[in-house]
Amino acid sequence: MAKNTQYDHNTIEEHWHGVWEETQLFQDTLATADPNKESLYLLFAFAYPSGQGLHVGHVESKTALDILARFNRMHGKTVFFPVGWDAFGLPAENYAVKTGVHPAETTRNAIDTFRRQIKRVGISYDWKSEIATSHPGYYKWTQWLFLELYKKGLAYQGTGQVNWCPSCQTVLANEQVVDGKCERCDSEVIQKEMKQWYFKITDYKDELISGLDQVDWPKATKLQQLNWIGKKTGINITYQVDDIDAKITVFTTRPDTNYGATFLVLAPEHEFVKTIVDGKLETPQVEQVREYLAKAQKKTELERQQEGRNKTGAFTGFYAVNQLTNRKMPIWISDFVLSGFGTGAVVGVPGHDLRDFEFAKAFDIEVLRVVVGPDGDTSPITSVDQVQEDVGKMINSGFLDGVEIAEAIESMMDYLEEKGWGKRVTTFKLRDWLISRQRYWGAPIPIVYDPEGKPHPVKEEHLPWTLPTDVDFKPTGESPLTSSKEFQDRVEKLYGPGWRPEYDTMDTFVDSSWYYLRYVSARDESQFSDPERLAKYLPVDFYMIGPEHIVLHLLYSRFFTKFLRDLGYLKFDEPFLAMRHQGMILGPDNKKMSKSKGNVINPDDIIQKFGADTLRMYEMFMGPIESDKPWDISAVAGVYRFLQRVLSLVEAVRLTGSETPDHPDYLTVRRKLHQTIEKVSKDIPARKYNTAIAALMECVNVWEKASRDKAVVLPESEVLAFIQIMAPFAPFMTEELYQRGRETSEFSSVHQTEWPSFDPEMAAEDMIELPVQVDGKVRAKLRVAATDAAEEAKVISQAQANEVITKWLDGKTVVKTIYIPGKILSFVTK
RNA sequence: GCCGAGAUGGCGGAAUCGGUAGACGCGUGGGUCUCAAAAACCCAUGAGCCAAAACUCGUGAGGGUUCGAGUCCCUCUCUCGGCACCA
Repeated sequence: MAKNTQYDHNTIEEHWHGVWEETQLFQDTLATADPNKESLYLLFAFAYPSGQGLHVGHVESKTALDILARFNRMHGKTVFFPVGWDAFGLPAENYAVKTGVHPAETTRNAIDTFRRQIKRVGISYDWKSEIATSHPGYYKWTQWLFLELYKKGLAYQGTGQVNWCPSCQTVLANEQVVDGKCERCDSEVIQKEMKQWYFKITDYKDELISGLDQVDWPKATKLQQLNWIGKKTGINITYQVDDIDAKITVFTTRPDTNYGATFLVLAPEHEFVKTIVDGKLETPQVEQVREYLAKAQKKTELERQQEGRNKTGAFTGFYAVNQLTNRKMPIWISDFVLSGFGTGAVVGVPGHDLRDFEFAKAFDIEVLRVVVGPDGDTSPITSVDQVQEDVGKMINSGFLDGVEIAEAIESMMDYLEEKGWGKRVTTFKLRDWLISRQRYWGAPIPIVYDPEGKPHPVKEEHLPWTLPTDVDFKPTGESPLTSSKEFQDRVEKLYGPGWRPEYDTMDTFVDSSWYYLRYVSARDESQFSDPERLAKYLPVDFYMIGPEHIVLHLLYSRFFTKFLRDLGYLKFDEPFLAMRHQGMILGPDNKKMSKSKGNVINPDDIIQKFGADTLRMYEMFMGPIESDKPWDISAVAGVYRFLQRVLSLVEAVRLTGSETPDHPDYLTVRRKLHQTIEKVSKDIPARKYNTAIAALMECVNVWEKASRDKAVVLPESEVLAFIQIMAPFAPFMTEELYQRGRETSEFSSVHQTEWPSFDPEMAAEDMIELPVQVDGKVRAKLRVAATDAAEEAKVISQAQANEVITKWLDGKTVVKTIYIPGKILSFVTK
C-alpha cells in the first residue's frame, strides 16, 4: 500500500470551506425547508464576542452540536442550527473607557473574528439567521418585550436596597452577586437604596418549579434551580407585644419546638424597629437600638459574611408573649435575620436551633429543652453539641410530649391554626429580577418621564428606542446616557418640554433570555418572531450550555417563555426540551486556562499545525462532553496520525482499484465495518463521541492490517460507508475523500448523503469467546460457535472437556451451574 | 453546615438491567528502516512472582449481599461544583 500519502490539511480544508461558502451549503434552512420533513432545533448558548476570539472550549461545544446537526441531516431531518451574539455587555464598554474606541466598533470587530474562526472550524451554522443583541433590529423587540411586561404590570419600578458594584458603577441582580462580590470584576458589593426597574418573575414561581417535570435536563441542574427558587412551607405565628398595642409575626418551619421559644429577633429593617427609631414607641433602649442600626447599615455584604457566626444584636426593651407558655420573650434586633426572607422576624428556640443557641449564649438568654436527647438525656442544655435539631421525642411541651418531631410539626401547625395564632404559609427565596443597569452598552429601557417625574412607556412607533452615540463612557456613578444631548432632545421633541428619558439600560440577561425565539425569523421587522415558525420549530430540541448559566439564564428564559405563552404568542410551556452542559477544557497543567497562568491553547494555532478536522476530532475524543478534561498536545498529534492513516488507506484502495471480496479475510473487515457503523450510529445520538471515535479507530486498525498483510481491498461502497460515518467528525477530510471518488462535476456534498445502514447479519461474529468460572474466578475461555451459544448442554460439555477446567473441578462437587447465554459459564463447587 | 457530581494503569479515558476490568488514544521500553537522526511502521506495556506457563493481587478506604461487585447496600476519606446566619 502507499505509505505517507501527503495529508495537506490546510489545502484540503481551505478548499472545501470555499466550496461550501460558494454553494451556500446548509444556509437559509427554514426558507428552503421541506414542510413534510421532521425538524430538529439545535441550540448553542450564544457567546459574548470577546476580544480574545474563539477558545478551545467554544470549539468543543460547537463541534458537539455540529456532529448532531450533520448526523441528523444525513437522516433526512430539517436541522435548524443558528448562530448569534450576546453582543451587549461590559467588556466592550470597559474597553471604551480605557481606549475611547466605541463599543459598537469593538463588538463588530470581535464578531468578525469569531465568524471567521467558526467557519474555519467547519461548524455548519445557518448564517442567514445570525443575530446580534446590540443590533437595533433585535433590541427593538427586547424593548417591545419590556413594554408588554409593563402593560401587564410585570415590569415595575421599585425602591429598595440594591446590590451596587462600586467598580462597575452599576447595580446587580441578586444572581450576579457571588460571595458578596461582583461576578464580573470581583469588587465588594455594597447595599444602596435606589429606585430601579424590576421584572416580576415571582409571579411564575410555582410554574418555574412544576415546569421542570416537563424537561429532560440533568438532575443536578433541576435541583440547583429548585434550590434557587427556594420554596419552603412553614407557618406564620403572630405574637402580641406585652403592654402595648402591637403584634409581631414570625415565620418558622419548626413550630414543634415552640414551647422552648425564649426570644424574638427582628431584622434591622423590620417595621417595628422603624417605629422605635422614629420615637413612636417609647423605650429606654432607643439609643442602643439606633446605634446598632447605624452600625448594621454601614456593613457591606462581605463584612457581614466575614463576621461568620458571631452574633451581634440589641435589645429593644419590648417583650412578646408566647401564647403556649405565657412566657414574656424579649424582642431583639440582629442582622443575622434577613428582612427579605419570611417576615423578617424569627422566634428563637435556643435549645434546638444552632443559630438561636449562639445568639442566646451571646446575650445570656434562657435555654429550654423541649426535645429528649440521645440516650434519653433530659438535662439542661448548656453546650453546643447538646443542641439537637432534627430527631427526637418532645418533652416539656404540653400536649406534644412523647411525640416524634416530624409528627409534632404537623400537630403544632394544626393547633396554632385552630387557635388562630398562626397560619400556614409558603415562602420563596426567589426575588423579583432587578433589570436596571447604570451602564451604556445595553438596550435603553423604553421609558420616559413627564415633568412631574411620572414614568410613561415609550410609544411603540418610537421603537427601536435607539441607544444614543454622543455619550461620555467614563463611569461617574450616574448612567452614561445622562450625558447624551441627542437623547434628551429626542425625548423633548417627541414627548414635550420638561420630559426626560430613563437613563438606565437593561441587564444583558434580558437580551439573552429570548434570543432562541428570534432566530426562526431573524430579519422580521414587523413582529418579534413569526408565529408559524415558532409553532413549527420551537421549543428547542437540544440545548448545549455552560454550567455557569444554570441559575440566571435558564430561569429568566423560562420566565419569558411562560409570559409570552400567557400572551398567546407561544403554545408551549418550556423553551428547552433537552439540555446538557459541556465540561471545561483545562490547560495541560490540569488548571483552568487563563492568560496569567500562560496555559491557554489557541485553536488557531492547532488548526494551522494540524487542521480543523484534527482539532474537532481530538476535542471529541478527549472524554465525555460533560466532564472537565485537560489538554494533551501529544494526544492531538495522535488524532492527526489517525486522520493521515485514513487518508492513506482510502487512497490505497482507490489506487489499487481491484476489489477482493472473495478474499478469505475480507469478511473479517466487513464484519468490523458493520459493527462500527452500528456503534457510531448509536453513539452519536447519545453524544458519546469519544467511544464513537474509538470505534472508528478500531475499524481502521483492522482494515489497515488486512489491507497491508493480506492485501484485502474493500469495495467502493464500503469505503464510502466508512467515509460517511466519519463525516460528522471530520467534515473536511471526508468531503475530500468523497469527492475524489466521484465522477460527476456537479457539486453535491458527502454531508448531504444518506447515512449508511448496517446489516446485523454482516456485523455478527461467528465465534465467540466464552469465559468459564469456577467458584467465581475465570479459569478458562472457550471458543464457541455463535450458533451454539444458546445451547446450554453443548456449552457445558465443552467446558467439562476443557483441560484447565477439569483441573479446577478435580476432587470437587459441582453444586450449581450457571449459564448466561453468550456471556459466562459458572461452576460452583462445595 | 446543606445539596449535587465524582475517585479506574505512568496520563486522558472504556466497561454500570451485576457476568472476561483496563477498549481507544497518549506516554514509555524494545525493534525495523537510516551513515545518523527525525518521521513512519512493527512488538510489548496494571502490579507481584517468573525462563515460561501457571498463580496471586488489583477500580479512593473499610464492611456487607452474591456463584460472581468498578457496577448493588452500609460506613468513611478526599476532590470538584452550587447554596449558605434562609428561620
